[in-house]
Amino acid sequence: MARTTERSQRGGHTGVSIEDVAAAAGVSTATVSRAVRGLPRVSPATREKILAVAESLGYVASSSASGLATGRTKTIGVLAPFVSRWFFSKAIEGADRELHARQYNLSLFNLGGHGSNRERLFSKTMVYKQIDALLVLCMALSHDEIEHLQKIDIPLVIVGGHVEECPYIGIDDYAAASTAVRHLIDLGHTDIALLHGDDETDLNFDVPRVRIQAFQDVMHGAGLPVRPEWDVWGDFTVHSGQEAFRRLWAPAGPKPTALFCASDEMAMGVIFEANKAGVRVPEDLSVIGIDDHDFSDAMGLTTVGQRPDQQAELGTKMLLDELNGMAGSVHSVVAPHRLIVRRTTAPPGRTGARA
Amino acid sequence: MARTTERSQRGGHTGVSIEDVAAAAGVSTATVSRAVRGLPRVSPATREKILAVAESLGYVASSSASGLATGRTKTIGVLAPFVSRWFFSKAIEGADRELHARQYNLSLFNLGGHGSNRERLFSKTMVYKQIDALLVLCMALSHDEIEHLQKIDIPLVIVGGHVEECPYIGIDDYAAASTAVRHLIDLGHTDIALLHGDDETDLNFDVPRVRIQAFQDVMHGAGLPVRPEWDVWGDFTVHSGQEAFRRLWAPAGPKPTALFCASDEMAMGVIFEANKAGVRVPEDLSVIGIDDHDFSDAMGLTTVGQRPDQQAELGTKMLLDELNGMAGSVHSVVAPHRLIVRRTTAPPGRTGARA
DNA sequence: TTGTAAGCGTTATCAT
DNA sequence: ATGATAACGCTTACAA
Repeated sequence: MARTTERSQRGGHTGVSIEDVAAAAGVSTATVSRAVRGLPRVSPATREKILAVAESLGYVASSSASGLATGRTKTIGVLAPFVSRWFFSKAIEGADRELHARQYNLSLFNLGGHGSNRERLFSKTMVYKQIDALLVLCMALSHDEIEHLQKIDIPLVIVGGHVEECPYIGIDDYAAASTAVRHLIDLGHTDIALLHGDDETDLNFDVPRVRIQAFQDVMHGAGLPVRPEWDVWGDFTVHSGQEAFRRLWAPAGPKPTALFCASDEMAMGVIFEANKAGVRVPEDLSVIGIDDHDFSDAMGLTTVGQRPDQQAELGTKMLLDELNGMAGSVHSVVAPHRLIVRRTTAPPGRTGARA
Repeated sequence: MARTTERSQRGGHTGVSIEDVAAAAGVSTATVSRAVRGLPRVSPATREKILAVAESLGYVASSSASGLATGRTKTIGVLAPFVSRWFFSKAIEGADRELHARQYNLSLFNLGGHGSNRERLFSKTMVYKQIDALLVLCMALSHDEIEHLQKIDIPLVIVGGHVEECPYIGIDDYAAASTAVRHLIDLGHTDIALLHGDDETDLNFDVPRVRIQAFQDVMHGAGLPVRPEWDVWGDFTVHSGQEAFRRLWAPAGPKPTALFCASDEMAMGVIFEANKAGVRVPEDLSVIGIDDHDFSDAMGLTTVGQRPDQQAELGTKMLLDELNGMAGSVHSVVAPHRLIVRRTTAPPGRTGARA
């Protein structure tokens, strides 16, 4: 009560504090603290009263204060190289779902795609001491970064890509890519091209590598040739898919009858560009992607689908469980993928399978 | 020094504190505080030494502690009904750019699109006392919510939609929609349909309304009829664009030669579906959207472009300036839009303008 | 069941 | 230029 007065004297723009509630309810701050957090040692009567008072005063605990006292911020960080690319925005949505359902906050760190402010992120005031756990989306981490993260010892999980030494959640990229290529082969294709992805941050991130490897293995396994001139490259964007198509079609010489793209966005770019060039899909060229992007169904794109939102949601759940004392909650898990056959793939030759 | 020892005794898993640095540098915590924050009253010599010690110890200030002491969290909240829709993901990227450039954190609140957890957000521990300012993306706020926000008195700006009583940043929707419709009319179209958007959260959010109004005004102004059966509805997604096309084309009767869509994503849905139905774009149907989505260029979609990332970046800048003492920084501004003519619009009739 | 009081790591106000 | 020291608002033994 005396306290309250003191505070008011210096312009209490900070809002209602626990002391105000305690005073108004005629109890100690300790009791208020227990009551509002739903902790055991409070009689039903006082709890009720305190809750009522708190409500009427519009009390809400200061996160800074409780953070200081408990050493926990109740927020987890989400590290993403991009936010407007399909995989990432979906994953962020998934993480957010789980987080806010459990009263945690989501602090977003966008690395801008170019590793630009990476250094700042790890060494300076950013990630560190602001979050209780970290969800990394599909990014390679340098050895130093991993070491740093381990030193500060917060739960960590990677979604959408494998990183040595770290628990990760994601599809089996080798299997997913194999499935895609096999679908093409099963359709009767023998002249199959590859549009593989490549991360512009030239770190040891091996999702692209694994997909390439799968392509080659399946082709070789089927006794099919892998032609270097049918191997093009993109950065996972629609735009790069367009460019890739042009690079593939520009030179004289035989053309493939099918193309496996390492992502749906690139596959779409290919299809848009093929349309412009008068190359019919799937009659002249079958196209398959990976992801099952929001637009894929509308475009009729055959793909190998995955659910980044569910992957991130699961990763977040693990992190939260770990924080809630369930040690060992965080571990690697391989997420499901499934072939979704639509209208951009068909047997080779003039007889398209189009309905 | 004595302090340090004490802390270590109880397992100093909290990390390096300001006291540790002070002790190691042989100065007081006050001086360390000034030094690390770059404040004036520190001699170059001591500052240098302190910085070196801090660096070597890996010191980084606890955000909770300084938050408690200063009353500021150094994080701003971003409220978004969706994150994986184009406008929002771009806006988030823009906000993040400005924020992290100025050492602020971005706390993301995703309302899940259905107003589901709105209540929790405003009344409970969420937004309140966790953030220094709030950036609202394209959402309607109820009067109560606005009142609440004003009571807690944090800077606030809305991006991508007008809300009474609040400063907002966004394009002039009336002008943008008018531009689109006029483009169609200039091309010679007279039978123009409208695919308007509608927010599922049935709040007083008037972006859709304004675009509809503009359509009607321009049509009337040109002496053109507005047919109710050519007025269809969507929720801004590709999927709803597909459905809208079907609804438009299903009934018998005359068909429009042009369609104005309130968003590019819907326009794309229309085009995909038109393709399936054998309706050629633009020969049989011209289509124009609003946004300039990442895919629009690849698809050749004519549209009225806007830059949500820049809008959000500007809004964020205003918020931060306001927080930095520049009172009056936050104010409404209308962002630019521009007509981008590509390949989905052409004069009506059998002679498409397609190259 | 409830209260007391000692932190938690900074910042900020005075002194010096 | 630097140093004590009192807040900041909450949590949490430990007492009562």
